[in-house]
Amino acid sequence: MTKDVSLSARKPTIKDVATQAGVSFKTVSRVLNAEAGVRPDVRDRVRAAVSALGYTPNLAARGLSGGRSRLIGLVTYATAEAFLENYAYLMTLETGLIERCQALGCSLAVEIVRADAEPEAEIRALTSGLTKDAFILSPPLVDNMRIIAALEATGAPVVRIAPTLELDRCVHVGMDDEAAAADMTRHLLALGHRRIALISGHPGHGAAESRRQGYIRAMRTAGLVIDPGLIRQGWFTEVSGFEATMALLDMDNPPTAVFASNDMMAVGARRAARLRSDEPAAACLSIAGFDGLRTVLAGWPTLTTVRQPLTEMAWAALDAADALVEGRETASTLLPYSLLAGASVSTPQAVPIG
Amino acid sequence: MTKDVSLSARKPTIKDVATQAGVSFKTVSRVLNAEAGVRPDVRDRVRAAVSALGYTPNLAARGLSGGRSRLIGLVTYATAEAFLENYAYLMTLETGLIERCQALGCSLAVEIVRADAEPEAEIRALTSGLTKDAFILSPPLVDNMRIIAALEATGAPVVRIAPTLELDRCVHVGMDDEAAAADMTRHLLALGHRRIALISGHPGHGAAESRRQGYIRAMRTAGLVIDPGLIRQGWFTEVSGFEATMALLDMDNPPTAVFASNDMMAVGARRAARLRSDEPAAACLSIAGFDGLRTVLAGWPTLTTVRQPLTEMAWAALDAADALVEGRETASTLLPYSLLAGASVSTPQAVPIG
DNA sequence: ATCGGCGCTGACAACGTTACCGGCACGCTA
DNA sequence: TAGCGTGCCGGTAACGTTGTCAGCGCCGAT
Repeated sequence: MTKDVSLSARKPTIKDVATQAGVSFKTVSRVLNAEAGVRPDVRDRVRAAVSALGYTPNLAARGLSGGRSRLIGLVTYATAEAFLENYAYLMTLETGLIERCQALGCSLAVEIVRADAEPEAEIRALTSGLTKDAFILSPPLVDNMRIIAALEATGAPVVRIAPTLELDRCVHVGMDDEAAAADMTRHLLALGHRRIALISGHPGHGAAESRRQGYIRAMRTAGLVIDPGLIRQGWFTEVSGFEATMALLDMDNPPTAVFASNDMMAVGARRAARLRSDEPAAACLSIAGFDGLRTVLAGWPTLTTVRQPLTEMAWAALDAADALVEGRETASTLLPYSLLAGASVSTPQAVPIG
Repeated sequence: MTKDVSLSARKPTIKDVATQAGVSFKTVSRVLNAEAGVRPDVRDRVRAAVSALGYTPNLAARGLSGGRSRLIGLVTYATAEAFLENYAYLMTLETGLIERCQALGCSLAVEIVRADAEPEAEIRALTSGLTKDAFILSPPLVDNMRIIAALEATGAPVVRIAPTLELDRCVHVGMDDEAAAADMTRHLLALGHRRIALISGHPGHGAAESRRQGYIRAMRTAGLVIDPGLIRQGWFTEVSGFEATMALLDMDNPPTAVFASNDMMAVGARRAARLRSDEPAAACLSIAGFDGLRTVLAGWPTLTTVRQPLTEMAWAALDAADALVEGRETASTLLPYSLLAGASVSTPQAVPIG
């Protein structure tokens, strides 16, 4: 029964597989799409034929046939001010999305929206190509309502990753940045710190504002009046963390702890503290970060930080997208974060290791 | 004759255009593909109908009929030891590929091969999904012959980016790392440096070895005997650059210039030189890097380095892939690099700025 | 024993486009 | 004037897959 294709270099189609397995091509289609209603022995026979022939489904035919394209679009951004820090974040996210795509048997098409362009035109351009089953929006585009509207206009479901505005719009996955920042602040308070500085993040990122709110709430709840000089503007970069900490150490009454809104700024803070380690305030400075990205922790394993469940968020986003494509109902989810207590934070008088 | 689609949100098809223009849909197809044999007035009428309806061709249908999927696979990697440095490199590459994809009307599907897995099984898994028109292989996978073989077995053309081994295998784009490293070394020699140290790169990366060879050739050509202590092993990370430079400064006869095999190690070298700026050898140390990634240069604009044409390489790779898909002949290309002469390098006695 | 239902499978018609071929005028040649 | 190429256009058949529906057994219930 094995039909020999011999010299034919033609790619095998679903019909070749069907002949090989001795079933109709429709049954092969069912197996490929994991539809119910195929006897296990038939399914195995089809699977064997698939791998024997090295068959791979034709995307174009799938997309044309009214149904799904098995392509999920990740809409991310390019800006003139791309930082290494963004790269680590986006790469971790992208890697997680791809992993999950491979598990679900689909592919991730990455599309870039330039920050300086008209969102509508950009989205129109990227949706005029291959049809995507769903779109996943990554920060910081995720809070851009014009992009969301343009994407939704195509009819494909949209999943937002870590949004901070209009949370009832689209399904989203994320974590509670505000609560995490409050937790971290409470952790510092519990150790006896009272003068706790905050280096806030890039003003354009919604998460930066959430973390700031969490810090403020925890400080107020503890009955403390926040010295405005203790809140410094940063831009999520190592340099901005360094400069903010230098300024903090120059204060008449410097803080005993610095809470940086991300790990890279914590790295900058450490550089400043080390540079001035002859001053008691710098030597005893406790430093906490936020993100818990593996790449940064590799260079500073004892950093006290909030581990953001970035990979889990990517997985959840893709699962949500998959569910929406298949018409299942899906709710937005907030994923649990965890507080990594390292040696970069100690009591106000002790010298932390880091 | 204008057929009103009114409430229908359906995307217009070629047949809608045909009705609107009063011709057969086949004629519309001819106009769209710029085929000969259409009267000018008919052609204009069709064009008018196209823009009136806002028609865009369905790429799935095109692909099905024409045999292409309009999807290009980027095969990249994930490893336990992912560094920020890799991220900048890969992101720059990926961004360039995506830009070019958008220009050519296709999409980039990113696939990940885990470094610790069997290449054949990994490739089989990722080619069992959507059909790709071509594959693009990024460093450091690009020199893995088992991956190349597995990819070629699918029948799709493969384009290698910046390979160093078996260059006659597949079409590739890249630059001459050896020549660039030799150029940089000559630049340092021309300024009067004689004791020039090299911090080499990750032993697993072919480019690291090429740069090392270029350094050695330039030094030998200048008639110098290389002190083995001047060549230090690095891993393309900031920390390894720092440590290598600390060791170099500890030598009885320290170098007057350090050539780091990438920019991140140059950053580490600068940190070491600054830390020991009270020592004359450190204060006068000239530092050169390699890569010219925008993200790193933003933090050190006066770094003397080799600008790798990474974005251009990405573009060229995609153009090559496109040509191969369309059956056109394409040759491998070496793209021109450029030497960015900054203030981090000066004459042996002068104090460089950086 | 019969019937309804259900689990499984196959036939057929889409989907929107390009490839291939056939037909209709028109004008040129013999 | 018949014949025949040639420019222009239209019909029809792919392309490979999924959706829809019908059919075929088999089982349990009547």
